[in-house]
Amino acid sequence: MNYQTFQPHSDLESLVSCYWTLEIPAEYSSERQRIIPDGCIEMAFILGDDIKRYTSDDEFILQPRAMVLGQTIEPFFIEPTGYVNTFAIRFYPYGFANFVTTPIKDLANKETPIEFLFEKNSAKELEQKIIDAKDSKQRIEIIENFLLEKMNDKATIDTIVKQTLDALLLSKGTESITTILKDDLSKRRQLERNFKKQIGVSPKQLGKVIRLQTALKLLLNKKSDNLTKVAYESEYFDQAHFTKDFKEFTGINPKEFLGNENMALSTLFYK
DNA sequence: ACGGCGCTTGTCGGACCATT
DNA sequence: AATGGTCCGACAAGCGCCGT
Repeated sequence: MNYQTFQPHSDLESLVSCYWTLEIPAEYSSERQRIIPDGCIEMAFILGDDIKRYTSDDEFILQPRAMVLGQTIEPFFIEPTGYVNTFAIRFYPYGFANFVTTPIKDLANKETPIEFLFEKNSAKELEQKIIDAKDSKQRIEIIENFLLEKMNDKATIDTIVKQTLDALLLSKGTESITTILKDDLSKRRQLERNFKKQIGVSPKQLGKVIRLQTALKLLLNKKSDNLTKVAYESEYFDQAHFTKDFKEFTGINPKEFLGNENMALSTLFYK
C-alpha cells in the first residue's frame, strides 16, 4: 500500500487541504472500508479498477471514475474490486464552492460525476488528461491549472460563513452558533441559508463533525488512555455523550473501533 | 435578497442505570 | 471504579413563510 499527500500551490492553499494518492496492488487490496465523515469535500479520480460503494448491507453502486464526493454526515462503506489507484483533491469545507455554481448542498452524501459540475467538454478533457498523465506531479499541475482557471469567474465565499467556519475550526467544533454570532444575531437566518449552500451542511452539523474528528485524532494518535479522558479533552459533556456522537458518525462505538476495525485507512487519513 | 416570526425538530446537560 | 448506555426537560438550531 502506498499513500502519499502533496501540498497545494500557494494560491490554492486556503482552499485545498492537500492532494493525495493511494495505490494498492490487487493481491493486497482489502475488504470493505468504513469511511467516516471528516468535513472535507473530495474530488477523486479512479485510475485503477472500479470501487464499490455500499448503499445498504448487500447492495452497492460502482463509483463514477471522475467524481466529487460532497459533505457526508454519516459513515459509509467502500470496497475495491481489484487494483486500487486513486488520485484525489481534498478541499476544505468551504473550498469547493469557489469552483462551481452548483449549490454544494446538492452534492452532500453522494458522488457526483464531474461532468455534471463543469461544462461537459472541459470535464471530459480534464478526466482524460488526468488519466494520461505519467505521474502525480503532472496530475497536480493539470488540476491546479484547471482550478486556477475556474477561480477567475468565481463566486466567492460569504464573509459571515467564513467567520463562522473559522470560529468552528478554532474552537474545534465546540462553540455554539449563537455564541459565534453574538451581536450579529440578525444574521442568523442568512447564515443558515448561505452556510448550507456553500458548505453543504448546516453550521451545527459541521461543528459536530469537527468535534468528532478532534476526538478521533486523539484516539488514533495518542493511542489514547481511556475514553472518558478523550471525551473531556474534546469537550464533550461526558463520556456518554461522546459515545453517542461517535456512533452517529462512525456507525460503531469507540471500543469496537479501537478493537477489531481494520483501521489502516482511517489512520492514514487522520494524521 | 434580507431580516424577522414562530412553529417544529434536534441537541445537550444532567440524572441515572447495567455490565464488567 | 470505569465504561457504555438510556431518558427527560430546557434550550438551541432548523426551517417555512411572510413583509420589506
